Amino acid sequence: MMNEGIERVSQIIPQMPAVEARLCRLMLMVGSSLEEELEFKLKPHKLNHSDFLTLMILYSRPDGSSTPGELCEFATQGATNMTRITNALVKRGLITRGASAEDRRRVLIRITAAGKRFVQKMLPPMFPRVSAMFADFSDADKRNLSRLLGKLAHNLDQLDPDTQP
Amino acid sequence: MMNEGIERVSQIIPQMPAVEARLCRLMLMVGSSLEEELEFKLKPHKLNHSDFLTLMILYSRPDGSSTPGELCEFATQGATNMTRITNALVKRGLITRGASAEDRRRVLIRITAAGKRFVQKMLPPMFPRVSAMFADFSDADKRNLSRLLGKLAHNLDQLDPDTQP
DNA sequence: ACATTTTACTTCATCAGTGAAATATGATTT
DNA sequence: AAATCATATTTCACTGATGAAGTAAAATGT
Repeated sequence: MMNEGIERVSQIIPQMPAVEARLCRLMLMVGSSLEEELEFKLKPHKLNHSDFLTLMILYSRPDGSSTPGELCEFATQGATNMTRITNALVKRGLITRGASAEDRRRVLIRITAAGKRFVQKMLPPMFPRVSAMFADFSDADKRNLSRLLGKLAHNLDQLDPDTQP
Repeated sequence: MMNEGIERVSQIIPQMPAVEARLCRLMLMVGSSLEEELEFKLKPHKLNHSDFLTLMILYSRPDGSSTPGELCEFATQGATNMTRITNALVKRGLITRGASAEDRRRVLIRITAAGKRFVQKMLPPMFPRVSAMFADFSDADKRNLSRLLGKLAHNLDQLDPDTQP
């Protein structure tokens, strides 16, 4: 369906890298499909992707803490957005916001005990669906997908800083 | 960096399908990275992803026409959004909106000559970057990625209709 | 020591996308 | 002919993301 579309376009514009374009479309489709699935699983917990990611980053920290700036970087979010996310999570008592002692410009964000419990409770119900997604993947498949996605991610990173296409 | 995060989480919650969770994160990251790259390339043309996709669907049609409902389906957009997209593209003279003769509830959307020229002009400058993304991919790599993404897409489709996680 | 620059966040205004409900119009069924 | 269904648009309220400007603290230059 989408294949015919690309096929027809590439007949009109033969210089098009059709195979690669098709892979892009596929990636975009699967990506947004997965995003949708994730948001769907998060909705009952009143979380969205960025909230969840932020919380998980904190959860995965040995000391359970970070700063807005660091969270922005790891969650690839703007500072503005991170302020909003932090506000929301603080209001729900999942994290705390406090001033740093050394550098008083900095804000220290820390996951609370309630936040940890929340993660431990909400995570396991997701597992079956995550497993189901890859149910028919062999170990080699998984390794391969991981390798190819890693490669693609790397290439995309190299690409980004460029100027106008 | 993200790997350590998942690693640490899976130490606390050992039932987690860690390999699969990692693949999900990778997919999401690459997907949004690619999306970003696409939007970046589209920005100079004052198009966003959905505008572009809609226009490309029309372009790839043998007769260059479709209906809002069909476009919603293929571009996976809500009707509200499609109306907005159509308005914008009509205003720019890239498509036309007209009544269908057979079924007068229907609206016929058709790409204009200007629209086709526009696509033919804006597409080629994207090719080098698309090719660069997959520059170090062997043919087998591409086939494999395509196959694995296809499989994943299929599994995600089977998953979706379910109830709350 | 003081002035400037940089860094770290926050606030505010704005915008794109979404979903639900209301409307209009035309087709189909009974 | 009336009720029902289908297609599309409009309006509205809301969420989430973003950019520009503002504030405060620390680092740096002179």
